[in-house]
Amino acid sequence: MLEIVETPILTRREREKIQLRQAILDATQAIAAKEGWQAVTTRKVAEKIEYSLPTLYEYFENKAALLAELNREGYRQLLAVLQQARKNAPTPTRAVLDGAQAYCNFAWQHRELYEVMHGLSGVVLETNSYHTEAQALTNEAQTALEDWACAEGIQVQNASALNDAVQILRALLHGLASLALAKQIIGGKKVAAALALRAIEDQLEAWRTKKSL
Amino acid sequence: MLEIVETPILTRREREKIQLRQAILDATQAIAAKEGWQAVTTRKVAEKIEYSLPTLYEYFENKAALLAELNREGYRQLLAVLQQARKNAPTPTRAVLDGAQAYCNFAWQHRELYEVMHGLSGVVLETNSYHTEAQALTNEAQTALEDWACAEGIQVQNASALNDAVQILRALLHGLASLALAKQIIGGKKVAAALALRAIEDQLEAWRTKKSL
DNA sequence: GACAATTTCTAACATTGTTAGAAATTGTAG
DNA sequence: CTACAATTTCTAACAATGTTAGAAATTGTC
Repeated sequence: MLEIVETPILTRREREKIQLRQAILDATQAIAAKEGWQAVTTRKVAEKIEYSLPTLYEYFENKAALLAELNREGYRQLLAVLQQARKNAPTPTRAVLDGAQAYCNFAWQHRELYEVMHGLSGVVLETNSYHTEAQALTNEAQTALEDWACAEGIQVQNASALNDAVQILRALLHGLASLALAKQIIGGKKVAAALALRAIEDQLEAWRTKKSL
Repeated sequence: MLEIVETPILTRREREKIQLRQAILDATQAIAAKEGWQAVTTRKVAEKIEYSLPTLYEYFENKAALLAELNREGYRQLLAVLQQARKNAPTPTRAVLDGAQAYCNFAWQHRELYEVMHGLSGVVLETNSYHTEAQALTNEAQTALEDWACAEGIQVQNASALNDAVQILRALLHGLASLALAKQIIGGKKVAAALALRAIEDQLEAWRTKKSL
């Protein structure tokens, strides 16, 4: 699974550039976390990194590109969280349920990343938000569900059926998470997470009964 | 169900004011429908109604208030659509499923309203988005599900259980609808609607099996 | 140490939400 | 019909934000 990365022989300058680029990303995320995406302005980011405004544009083509990078970063972090959950789970069923729990926790704990991943809270995404990282997340979910189906002796008709099943679970999680973040779930995040687990258990049971996804 | 509205004896001027206010709302929605919410600017709205910019502010305190009104309008229209679906359904089960179908159709056909209702596509909602109209929608859904439970001989433990069940179904629909609108569902709207119906049928079956919500 | 390349900054511009105050319109009374 | 008052609408600005041109400063190289 781990890929070999090219040995990075970088000059001090190149290292500094990478660090500054990362500082911009961190500052942006920090402002969004503390004050919301509405408050993220290029000038505030520049002020936070203690550089002048145009410096930002040496590192990112524009504000949208900056948000797009954080969008991808969110997918990377969520992927890591889900992989970890699956790795630690004792059974394939628990892998699915713990993954769902981890998904909710991620949305609560990294609200600003979750928002930029889904264009919430005033974030505007460019139309092309179907990137490699999103695909990797789908793959992870498909693997977890395929493992579950296999362990339960449930045959997966074809790739499309597996994909459909994953999208149902994902929609449930995203629906509950985004409604909870918008304060539209009575009882808040705690109830939303509990509902997610209940509904997913019900869906798994339905697939068991049908012996098919 | 129909409420008596106070007999409106209005002067010509008052009627014109109401019409202009509605024209502003219509113009805003039209721009959002054609070019997206990102393109909705106060000047464009003013130009469309052929009035100068400050006139808008005689009718709405600010842009946010204008969007808030369309937010509520979206909830009103969705409520009407769901009431109609339930009224026309031959059975309580079909009432639930047809309601789900109607929900999806509303999201596809009035994308801009669905977006402003949920703060998608760059729309920023004020924190207080839990208005009367949202409550009325929840009530409608609860009634439909309560009817279904009653017809199926399923006991509803308490109001909280009914509420939870409704929120699960709503989250499923909203998750699929918003992911589909964000072009994150392979197969698009058609597949998303089909998945919604399948998943809801599975959830209803789970409740039947448990004989409890 | 001088010159070229790169990095960073100052100062602007365009767009957008918003508002003050002038101008125009409308309603009213003589 | 006319003069005045209230209301409506507009012109012209302001502040905030994303973005960029071009100058200044810094860095690397011979």
